[in-house]
Amino acid sequence: MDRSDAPLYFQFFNEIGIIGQLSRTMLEAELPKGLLAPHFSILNHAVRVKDGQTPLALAKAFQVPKTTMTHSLGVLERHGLIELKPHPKDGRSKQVWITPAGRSLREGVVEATGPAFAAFAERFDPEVMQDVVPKLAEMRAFLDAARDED
Amino acid sequence: MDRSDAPLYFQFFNEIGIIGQLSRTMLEAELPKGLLAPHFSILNHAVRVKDGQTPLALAKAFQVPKTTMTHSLGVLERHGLIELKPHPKDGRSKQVWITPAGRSLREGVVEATGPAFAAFAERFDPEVMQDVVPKLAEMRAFLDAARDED
DNA sequence: ACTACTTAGTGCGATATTGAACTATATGCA
DNA sequence: TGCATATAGTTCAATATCGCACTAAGTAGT
Repeated sequence: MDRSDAPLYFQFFNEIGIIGQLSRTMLEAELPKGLLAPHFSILNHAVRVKDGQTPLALAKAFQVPKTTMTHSLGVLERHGLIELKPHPKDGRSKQVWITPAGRSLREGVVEATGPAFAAFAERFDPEVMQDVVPKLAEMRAFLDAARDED
Repeated sequence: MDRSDAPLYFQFFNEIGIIGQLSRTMLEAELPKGLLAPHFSILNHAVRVKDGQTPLALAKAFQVPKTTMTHSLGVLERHGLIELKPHPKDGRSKQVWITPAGRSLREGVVEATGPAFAAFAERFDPEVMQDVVPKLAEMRAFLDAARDED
């Protein structure tokens, strides 16, 4: 890396951080009281990616410590949005299943955030995203792998 | 936005969130105990962008509530890394100045994170970044503006 | 089967984040 | 000037995050 390129890389992580912060705040504006972005992400993951995951798998998927996941799952369970069942194959583990209430809440939030998404999509068309998103995915994969090496 | 494009936009914010999380964790691995990423960001901002800013300006720059900034500045001040002085023009306000200790700590962290940055730069060369970063900056600006409209 | 090691999840304490309410100061306007 | 309103920052309480230490359960080598 040439010395003069450093600010570019620095700005990259800076922009990433701010976009993350902004989108998080925008999402939370649409969530019912008592729920924050990480809670919603878990519900969303259950619907979009895979239901019945273990807490540890979720912690890895979201890159948070497992203690944080324990806490978040507790909140969702108290709200009746997920169910924690014993894992059928592993006595140490559990499975996280979304409840009908969880599904319905998630659906409502998706609808509520629709206009904001649409406005963003109007300004940045799919061609731009098709260019940028795969690169971000590569970068994410690279950083993820670098972390595992320690 | 065509219905089929939605996942692309969704994935964008997802990747952003995970990269943010990963880079934050990697940075914090190089910070002395008691300091976290937001603290470092403030020191870095003072060196790279502008010293002597008001707490509110910093809160806006980092997109956090001002109460969060009050807290973070308190931590930095207790560590002797910044100084809070009364604002010369506005009796309600303050100015945040980095101390020599703050500068030196920031310098050390920049050096410590050098190798990780270099590895990233080796994998993703400046051409890619020059393509991606301005787009991210535009998106950040768009989201920032959308937020102000409320 | 026994033992050593690994893995999944939890309890707890320290710190971070944030909204609501508050104080002090500044500004706009009659 | 005087008063209403706006702004900068803090305090406080509720919740989130996370490292450390722990328990329970699985796994591998003997």
